[in-house]
Amino acid sequence: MNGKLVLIDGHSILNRAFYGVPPLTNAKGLHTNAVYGFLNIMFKILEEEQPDYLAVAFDVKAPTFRHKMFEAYKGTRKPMPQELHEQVPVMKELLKAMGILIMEQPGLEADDILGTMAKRAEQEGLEVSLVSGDRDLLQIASEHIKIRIPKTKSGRTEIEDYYAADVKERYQVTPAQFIELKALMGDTADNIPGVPKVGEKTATELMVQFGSLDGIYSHIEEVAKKSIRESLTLNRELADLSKALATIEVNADISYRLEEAKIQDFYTKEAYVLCKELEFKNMLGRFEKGSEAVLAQTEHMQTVTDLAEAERIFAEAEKTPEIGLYLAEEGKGQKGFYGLSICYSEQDIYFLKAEGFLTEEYFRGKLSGLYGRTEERGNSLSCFQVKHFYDWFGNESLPEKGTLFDILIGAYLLNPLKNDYEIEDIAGEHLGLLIPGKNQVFGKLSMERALLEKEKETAEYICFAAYTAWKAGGVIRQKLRDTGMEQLFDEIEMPLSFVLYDMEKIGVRVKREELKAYGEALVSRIGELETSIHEKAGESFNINSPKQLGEILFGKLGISGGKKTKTGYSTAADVLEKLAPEYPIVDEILEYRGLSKLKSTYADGLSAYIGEDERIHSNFNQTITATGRISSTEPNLQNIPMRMELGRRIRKVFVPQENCLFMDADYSQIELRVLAHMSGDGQLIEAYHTDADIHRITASKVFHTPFEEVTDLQRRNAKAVNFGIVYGISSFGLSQDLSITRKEADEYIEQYFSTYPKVKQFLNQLVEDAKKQGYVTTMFGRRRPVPELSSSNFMQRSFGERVAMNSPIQGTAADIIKIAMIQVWKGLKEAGLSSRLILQVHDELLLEVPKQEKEQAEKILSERMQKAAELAVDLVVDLHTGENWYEAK
DNA sequence: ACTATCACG
DNA sequence: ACGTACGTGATAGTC
Repeated sequence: MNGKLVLIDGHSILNRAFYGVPPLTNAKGLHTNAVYGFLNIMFKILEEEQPDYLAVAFDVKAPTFRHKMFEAYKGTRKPMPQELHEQVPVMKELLKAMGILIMEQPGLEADDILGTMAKRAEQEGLEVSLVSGDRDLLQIASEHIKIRIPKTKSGRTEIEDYYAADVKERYQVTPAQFIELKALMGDTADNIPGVPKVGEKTATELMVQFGSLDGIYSHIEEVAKKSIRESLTLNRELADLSKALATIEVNADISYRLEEAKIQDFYTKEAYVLCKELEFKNMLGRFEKGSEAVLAQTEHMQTVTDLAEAERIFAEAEKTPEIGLYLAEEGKGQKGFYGLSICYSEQDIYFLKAEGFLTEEYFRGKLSGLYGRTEERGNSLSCFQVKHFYDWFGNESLPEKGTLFDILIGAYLLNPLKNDYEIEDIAGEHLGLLIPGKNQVFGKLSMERALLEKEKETAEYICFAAYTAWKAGGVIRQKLRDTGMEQLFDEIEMPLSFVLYDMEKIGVRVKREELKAYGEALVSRIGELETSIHEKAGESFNINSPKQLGEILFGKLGISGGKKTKTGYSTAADVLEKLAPEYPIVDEILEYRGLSKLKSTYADGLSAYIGEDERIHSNFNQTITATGRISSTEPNLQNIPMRMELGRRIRKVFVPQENCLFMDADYSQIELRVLAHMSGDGQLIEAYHTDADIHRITASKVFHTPFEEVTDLQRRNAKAVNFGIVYGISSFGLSQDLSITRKEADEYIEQYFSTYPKVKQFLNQLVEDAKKQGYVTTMFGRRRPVPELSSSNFMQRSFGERVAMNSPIQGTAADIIKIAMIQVWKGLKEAGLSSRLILQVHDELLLEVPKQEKEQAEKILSERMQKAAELAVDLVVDLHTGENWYEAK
């Protein structure tokens, strides 16, 4: 018989994967990293080997013979962490769904099953690859049995292969001798006691000299070292027991037959559904084929190019309460519009293709008509990115409550931790519906190409999108209601989506030439520094490469600075700063780094985004952050330099249009004020009522110093503690920040908590509630799940605790400024001003204001921001105006 | 595609 | 004993 068999040691590989793959959970909070890692390793092997047979062996729970022997000897094994434990049944289920043979038998360890199967297959003439993380199995290696041991090296999986000859080369013993080698040296991981005093080196020497355990004992007097000789003599029984423990059974009585392991099609629909549930996005591609069988119905989908039919559809749609919409357009790279899909019942799902009479203008008219009448007809439009629709609706005011429903925003509120909200994921998660995935349909194809090359499939995808929008609207709204987030959705997020759309469309003016000049001014200094650094280093190298830089500094120049990162030396600024006083080169490197950052990210980076209108139109994304903040991309306008003067000057190129000025308002310590309110701490609230420097007051209270006598250092420390509290305090973090000992940091924290006792109580309550409920909430009901809290890993759990303390505070502050944005937008509109909101930077709003509107806009901006929320302490707003962003801030 | 670094709140 | 402050995004280098 010919062929190839791959055998996998289930628990061992799952274990490897668990510790090698960073923690992952799906929407339901189930840990998935081990299963994910297992599949990766398995697929990699399968691709390499192209086997004919495949089977996975697991231990069963009942203690096996070998365990019993050992437990009698030394106790039980370390228990598996819960996160891994819960993945075992999932793994088996998935393997089963893929039609892969699972071998497990009470009374036998996986090793014995593997050993037996491997030897049997070998005898039948097959090539065998045995995959395990366990070196135990090396004893099975032969000319036809290859032991494969996967290793995760800096994220990559490398596999060590061992035929019999490789074992001999690596360990100087044959696979058969390997058993006795192990018996001598023992193996704590495998719970083999071994002979005391004998380690790997001695064991190898003994085996090489005597060939076997029996050989050693029959020539015991020839063992050179006295202590070893004595230990061997004394522990003969232990050696024999160890040998028994280390020996893998190769003639076990197992019922599995090779034929059962014959590889069939893995990619079944069951496996597809499971992978979906587990959210293995990039794995799904493999299972696409299997998904066809369970696709949702496509029979009522139609592609329409006829004007009369389109008219009929829009007229019908208007009469129905719920309408799902999807725009078939291409963003970013190549812009293009290919039509619109619309759904208003299970039977009415249409792709209205943009051709003939169905022009862009036609759709524009129809959509604005449809949107214009949503209110009078009481119907609601569901879609995936409402921001993209506003242009088509042609609306100039905030959407009325209940008229629009953005599925993505709804799904985000229900679980803000996801990286993306693909249509097919929403259909799966909220509707239990399997629809083709975006990748599956388009792959690398543009929508234009896809419509040409695979029209039917693409049209179906487009129809599914509208269908999902239609069907999921009500479901998600109900879930928002159930979780207390409907008001947050209707009154904050949906109106905000329009404000963000408006900000994006308006953009911010940037002086192209001045930005260019700024960048050029940096170049000469960067060149100087580069030359000087290379000179001091004695060679030319890439300063931007942390690897090369680390080798120069800590290797060649011999500067002592401990290793920090996985890949080598850390050259981060905080590490280098400590070295700077002693080494001039380090100072220059820091300056070089700072300047290159300004050049590449800001001078060059921003230039690329200046449009023909001289303005930058950033994206403000509403469904990214875990806490409820918005984020800014392409470019990020929320991280324009501010702290250092040189960088800050970049803000001078951000200017208002002619006859306008910039008006910038930011909340003063909004997060601490939110904390004062949410905790209800009388002392903290009182501190804010005095309207004085909060850090100084805190310092005065914490250090028992009269207010006037607080030193700068005390104030600085108090400020750091205030920040620490908001971040979810830890003495280690604080000590790091202030360069003090952990003990001192602990004392500060303790002092802080005794000053503001209700803050402590509040933070503890947050963690406690989060552990009970699995999530935390903001003042406005926004949720953030905290799955890390149930981790058995200390580090992760601690992280969960800090998240539970920070998210309600950061999130509430985010809610408040979102309300302020809506209010300011409305205020300006109601006052009939042409002043416009153009940027948001978390606690700051930037307006472009015609000079004659200055006073009015000032009033609206500061008042509306102050009144955005009613807290136990005042919201204080600092407002400045100027000819550019530098001046206005 | 991932890591290290650094810009902001 | 463990080893970190919370939340983002862009760039350059490396694999």
